[in-house]
Amino acid sequence: MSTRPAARQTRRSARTRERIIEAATEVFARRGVHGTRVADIAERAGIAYGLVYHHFRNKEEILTAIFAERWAQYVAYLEELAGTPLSFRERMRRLIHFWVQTYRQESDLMTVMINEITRSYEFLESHDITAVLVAFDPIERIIAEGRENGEVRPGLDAKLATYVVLGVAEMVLTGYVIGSLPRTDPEQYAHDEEQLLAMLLEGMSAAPS
Amino acid sequence: MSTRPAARQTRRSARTRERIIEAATEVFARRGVHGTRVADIAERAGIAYGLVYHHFRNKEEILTAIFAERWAQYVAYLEELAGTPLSFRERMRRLIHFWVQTYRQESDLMTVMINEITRSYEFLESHDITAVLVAFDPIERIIAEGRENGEVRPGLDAKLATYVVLGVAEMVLTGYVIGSLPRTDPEQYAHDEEQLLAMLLEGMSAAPS
Amino acid sequence: MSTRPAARQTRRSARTRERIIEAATEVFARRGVHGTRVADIAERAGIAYGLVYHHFRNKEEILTAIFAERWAQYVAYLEELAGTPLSFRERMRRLIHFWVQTYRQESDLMTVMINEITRSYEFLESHDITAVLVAFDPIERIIAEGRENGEVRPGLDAKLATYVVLGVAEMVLTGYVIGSLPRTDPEQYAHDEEQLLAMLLEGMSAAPS
Amino acid sequence: MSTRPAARQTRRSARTRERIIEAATEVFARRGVHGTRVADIAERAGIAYGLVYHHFRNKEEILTAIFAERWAQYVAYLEELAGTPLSFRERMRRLIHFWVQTYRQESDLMTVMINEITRSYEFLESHDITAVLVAFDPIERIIAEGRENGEVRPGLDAKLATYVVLGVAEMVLTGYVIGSLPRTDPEQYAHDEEQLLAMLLEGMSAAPS
DNA sequence: GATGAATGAGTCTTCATTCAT
DNA sequence: GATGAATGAAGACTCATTCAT
Repeated sequence: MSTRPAARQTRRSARTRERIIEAATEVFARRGVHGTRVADIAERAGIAYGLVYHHFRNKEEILTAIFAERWAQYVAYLEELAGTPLSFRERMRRLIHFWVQTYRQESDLMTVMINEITRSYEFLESHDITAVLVAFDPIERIIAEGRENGEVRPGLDAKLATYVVLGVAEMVLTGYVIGSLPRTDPEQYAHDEEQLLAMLLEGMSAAPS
Repeated sequence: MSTRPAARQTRRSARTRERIIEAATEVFARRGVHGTRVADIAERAGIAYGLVYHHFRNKEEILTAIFAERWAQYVAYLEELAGTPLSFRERMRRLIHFWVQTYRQESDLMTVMINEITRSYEFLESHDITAVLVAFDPIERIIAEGRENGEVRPGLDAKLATYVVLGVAEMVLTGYVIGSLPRTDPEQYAHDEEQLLAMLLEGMSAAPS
Repeated sequence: MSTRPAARQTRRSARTRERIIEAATEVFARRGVHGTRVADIAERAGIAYGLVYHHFRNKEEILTAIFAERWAQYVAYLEELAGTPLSFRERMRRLIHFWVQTYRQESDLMTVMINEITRSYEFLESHDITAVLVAFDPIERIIAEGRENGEVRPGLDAKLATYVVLGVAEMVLTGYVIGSLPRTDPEQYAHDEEQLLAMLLEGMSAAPS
Repeated sequence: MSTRPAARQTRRSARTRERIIEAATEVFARRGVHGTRVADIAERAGIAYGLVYHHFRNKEEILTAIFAERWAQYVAYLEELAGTPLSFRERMRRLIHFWVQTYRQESDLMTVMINEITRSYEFLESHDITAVLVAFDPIERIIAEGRENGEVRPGLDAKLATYVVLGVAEMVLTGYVIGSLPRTDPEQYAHDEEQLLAMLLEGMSAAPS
């Protein structure tokens, strides 16, 4: 099988497709989908721009592919976390760590997801918004379960709190990305994680004073 | 001829300029700056598109004008709040109320500010980023002062907490805008304000458990 | 009215539109619709190619406009002829003269109509074919009426004969156009008209030998 | 190994070439040469599009091949007919029958010949037009000979009449193809042949009334 | 021979911007 | 000031053709 031309070409083709997605993620993060030319993506991927059209019908479809393939992975992690029998505190700790970690490793992907998917009117218009919002569900469940076992205060609106949690994550990560919240060494990130965890836990758990 | 032609024209001109800004805010909110054509703005403003160029050098300058005029008002409010001798709790209450109120009244403006100014790589590239970040300062000062008078816990990183506060505001308001956090009557908004206030206050004030 | 800018501009705009149609007719005749670039049309019309898109959504729509505006005139003539109380012979004489005359004066238009409209699979696919075939009706009526008053032989299939008449016209005119049937002076055309008239009249009228 | 590889390959290669020509004829008939992509031809032929270039230098050359191979057969038939000692009437009868028959069996080929060869400015530009017009010669000779033996009237311009004959054939066959002249059973075709024969014979033979 | 990945010239089309009226 | 016709740079997309496998 490793010697059949077809298999070899298919593998090469798949690699090219992957390269395009990686390159597009980088450029989309930097300039936005609208501001990105297909030629930019191709240049970044080190291929002729015409080849992009062998793999994707148009520029928009690349974003759709990024979403389809990466968002699913992201949601899968969240679902796994929501399904693991851990305390609310531990789940939140892992969640925050995951975000910070992911951002540090794949900041472009996170940027694209935030700017071009989560917040893009156009993307949400032309796609199934529920496919995006499924990422909110596991977090809402984690909060709801925390409320049931007493780690979260009784009257808290789990859905609203989900937006709070995600909003915190998004803005802090944005601060990292644009450099207005400069962090250089790992300890700083760890420190942020602690502070964020404390704020979110206290915000959701303590009885109102 | 009680009014001088010049005065009349100036007033009319100013009104046209204002109309362009209002129209641009609407379409920018809907399609983004890149996705908006000057013709769209002109059509929305009910004028010929050529006229736009009598008031602004180019499309980008309209955004700059929106930023210059609206952001200043926004920052002015924040500064005023930061300068008023009120408790941390009361300031936070007013801040949250202001955001919800503003979003309900001028959601397009908030959308543009969030998407095209705060988060736009391009905008931040071509403008003085500090002009944007001045909005963070009064909030940071409010938190820092709260820490000084004991309403906020000692070890809290005021800057990080500022991002938390703004992130919460941004995401919740986004939920309102895209309809994933549906609210119909004023009481729901009031309830949200209460919950958000509680979460932020507890998150920042309580001693870690 | 002649001094109002709007009226003046509208007139200019209409003139530009007309120029585009004239230019397109020339280039379509020479290279076919597929083989014509919008830039060719614009160049021929002496305008920037972008201006073409102020008047037509795309290249195809120019052809549609040519068809809509010119075919109607053509059909109008045929209908008028079919409605005039003349003998079959006289009608056929005028018809043939009309074709030869029109071809001599507007050979490009005739070429486009024949090649890009009458015979184009694509055109017929995307348009209402009956709109094209209405040109056949008046001729069929002329033949049918000739049959009723005895100038055409009883058993003749009027519809089939219509195709014969039009086929003769088309091919002879094509011969003129490509130069394989070279004609230089008016007398030659007159002679052709006579011969064609004789062939068609005899072909349709005489009792089979 | 009863057959030598080389021979097998040659035979297979010839078959592939033939398949390409057949496939091209089909798609050219449907979309025109300009509107046809090499990939369409290859797909229709059931081969990879790269293979097309093993057999033809480019797309245009496929059309040239169709012309070279098929037109020659067509002209050969006409020449044979012109050389057979038959009456003018019988020759015309056979000619008309041949056209109708060929169209019924190979309508795509006829469509391509008519639209892309006979009428194409581009084809005629880049090829020897006389190679096309040789098809007119035998018909002209048939008419001229008919004139000599009295079956055709003395003053008739044989060349013009040739265009008449071919025009009739072309238009009627076009009517068949586009379905505006619907025929379902063989008898209808036979009836058409009779009527067309009568019209052409009478048109050319009878003394003008 | 066969495949289809890769290339990039050629076009279409959009739209910001200019400018004559 | 106001209009919208006109311009043309920019970029999306197509597809004929090449070529490594």
